[in-house]
Amino acid sequence: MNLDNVLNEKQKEAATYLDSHLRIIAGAGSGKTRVVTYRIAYLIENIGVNPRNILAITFTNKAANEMKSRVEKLLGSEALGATICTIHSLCVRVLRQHISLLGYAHNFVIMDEEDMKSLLKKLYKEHQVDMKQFSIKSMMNYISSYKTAFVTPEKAMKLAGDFPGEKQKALIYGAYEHYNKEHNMLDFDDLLIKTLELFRDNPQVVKKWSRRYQYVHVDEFQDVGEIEYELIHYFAQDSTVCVVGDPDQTIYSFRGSDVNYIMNFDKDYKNVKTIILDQNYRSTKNILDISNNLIRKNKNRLEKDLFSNLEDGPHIIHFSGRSEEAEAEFIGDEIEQAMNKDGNLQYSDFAILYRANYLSRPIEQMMIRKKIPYRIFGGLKFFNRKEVKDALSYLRLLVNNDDLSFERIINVPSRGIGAKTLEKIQLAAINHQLSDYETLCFYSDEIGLSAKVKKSLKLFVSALEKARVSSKPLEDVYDELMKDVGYYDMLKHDQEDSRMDNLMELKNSIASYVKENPENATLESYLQDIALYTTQDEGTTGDYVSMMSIHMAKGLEFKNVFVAGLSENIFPSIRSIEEGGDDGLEEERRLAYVAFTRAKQKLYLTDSQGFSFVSHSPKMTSRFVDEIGNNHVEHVGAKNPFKTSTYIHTNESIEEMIGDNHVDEWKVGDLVMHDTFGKGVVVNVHDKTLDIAFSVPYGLKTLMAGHKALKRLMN
DNA sequence: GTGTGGAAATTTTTT
DNA sequence: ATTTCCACAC
Repeated sequence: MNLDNVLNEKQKEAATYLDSHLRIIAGAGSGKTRVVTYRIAYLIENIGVNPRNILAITFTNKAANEMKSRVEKLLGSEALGATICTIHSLCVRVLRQHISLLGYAHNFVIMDEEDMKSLLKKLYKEHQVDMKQFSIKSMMNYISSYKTAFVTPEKAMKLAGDFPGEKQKALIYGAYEHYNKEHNMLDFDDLLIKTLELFRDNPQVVKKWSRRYQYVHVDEFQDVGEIEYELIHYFAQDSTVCVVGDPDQTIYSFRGSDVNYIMNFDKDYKNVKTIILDQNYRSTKNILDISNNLIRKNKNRLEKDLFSNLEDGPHIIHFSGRSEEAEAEFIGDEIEQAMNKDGNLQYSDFAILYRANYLSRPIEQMMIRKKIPYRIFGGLKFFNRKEVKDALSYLRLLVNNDDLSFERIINVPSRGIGAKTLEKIQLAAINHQLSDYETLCFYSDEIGLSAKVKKSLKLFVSALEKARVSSKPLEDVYDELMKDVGYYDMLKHDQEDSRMDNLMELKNSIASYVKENPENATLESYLQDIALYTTQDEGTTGDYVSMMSIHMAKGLEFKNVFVAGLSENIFPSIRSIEEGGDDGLEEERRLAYVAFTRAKQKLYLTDSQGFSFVSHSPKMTSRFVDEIGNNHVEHVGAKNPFKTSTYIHTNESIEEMIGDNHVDEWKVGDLVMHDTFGKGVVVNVHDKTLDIAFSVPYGLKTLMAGHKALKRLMN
């Protein structure tokens, strides 16, 4: 393979350097993935490395698939022997082989977020914890952050001291861990933590894996956290390591990622060569300019400006709509117009990115109305669909006699089992020290059920037992089970055709899994595999507009990019600022930087006016729209009465913000500070009075314009 | 005890 | 869009 025509000098050096460990600091659009894929191809084709000995770790499934298909394009099926996956699925591979060393059974079940939620709900009830006291969400955060910091429930209890609330949280945490261990279940954090435990205590296992992987690559290295870092260290013990990352694109701090691991990489690994790629091949000069302007606002940062030899390109368009619908309408109109003007343009040249998945709703409605083909990535994932989760619960019940699954589907479809009957079964299960399902199988006579209930449960059990002993192909076992338990009939009766389609798609998924793994396809290995499979990548070929969160868009590029929902408090997210202060804000800014640098040709920034129920205040254009500067930017659409250039800094004191105290002329949009009501925005100017919108609980007030309690804030 | 229909509430980001 | 809660019917 000759790399001369496909890579520049620096890229080529990065792809072929093998004398020591390698750190590549690569800016957005500098050909990062390109370098890694060519490096893998070079190792296999020019050096003669066995693909089996190559490992590439990515951060998301989407990135793994992208890299896999690119390597395959270069080398054909020869490349398939290389391990290219997320760190989570790598850990699943390890655990599948060795988890018995930790006292788990090989048929462990992986819990996703839904499962975690329903388990916590159950534990809340058991321990009589009020959901309003601490939300399930916050509990999930608590558990995950303690777990990943290696704080055991016992330690958490000590840390709680005499605070009853904290003690209760620690108690739930302990119950959660106990339950999982008891029931052979692992959550996402466990996948990494248990693998780490395994490695720490079993050098022979480490040897096995580190010998296999002689060339280790880690993409998005700026996003690794302590646990990932340590795991990589084990995997890479006997290998040449190549890490790639961009400190300006650190966007997973909420998950424990720490940019210092890439900064200090040369201190932990001896003999590290560093190559910096700062030429951007993706975006026009204008796009790069405004992105550089933005990221320069971050104080905690290594100076690094990207340059491009591409043309200036069109202006960046900022559109402000009167409503979310108007914002969506603008996006749709622009796509239609561009498509009409340029016959070579395809829908797949467009992407719509947003800060949070829920922001896709109004845009999706517009796309449907305008009949523009689109695809939403993330958010409503296939395997998270209600009916798919139900079906998987039936399968999990077969594999693991799993109580959570049992409770989920015991009355779906309805079998006349309500809360009371379930309680009876659970009580008997505790007495017999068995799972709910086993109790039902062996002791159905003791539970005290009515004849009618008993009969319908007998049907349920016999359907499952028939599936258990069936020797048919897995997809048929699934199909018959769903038919026998009456799930299909229920959907038919309710005329839920699209749900039925999803269940058929699931059957497809099982069938193709069996085809791909003819030797060892079991129900449990299938379930473990799909637990990590979150994107619906099957058959993604086609012409459609991509819609996804910015986090999902990392590493991708599109000709035309819309970044929607650019409202203060939404993006930057109020939560990030509240939780992380200035660091949180800087991470939001990096996220905006990632979003803007996805665009090759044309970048649109959109926001909308109205009232935000997230921040309980009128929506204002995001500060990020100001921070990109005014060169090459065109503002169109409705003029936002809540001026685009005013936002409330987090790092300035009130005194700094107070401006002229003796103002005669007020304008709609002026920001004010009131001694009692706090910050507000002028929405109407009358002769002597002003209508001012304050944040909750005060709301709209009419006040004397010249009153001393009222001060205008400086812009 | 269980089923049902309608109103109300809820949404950061990923594995 | 889905879940949760509640009142009321069977």
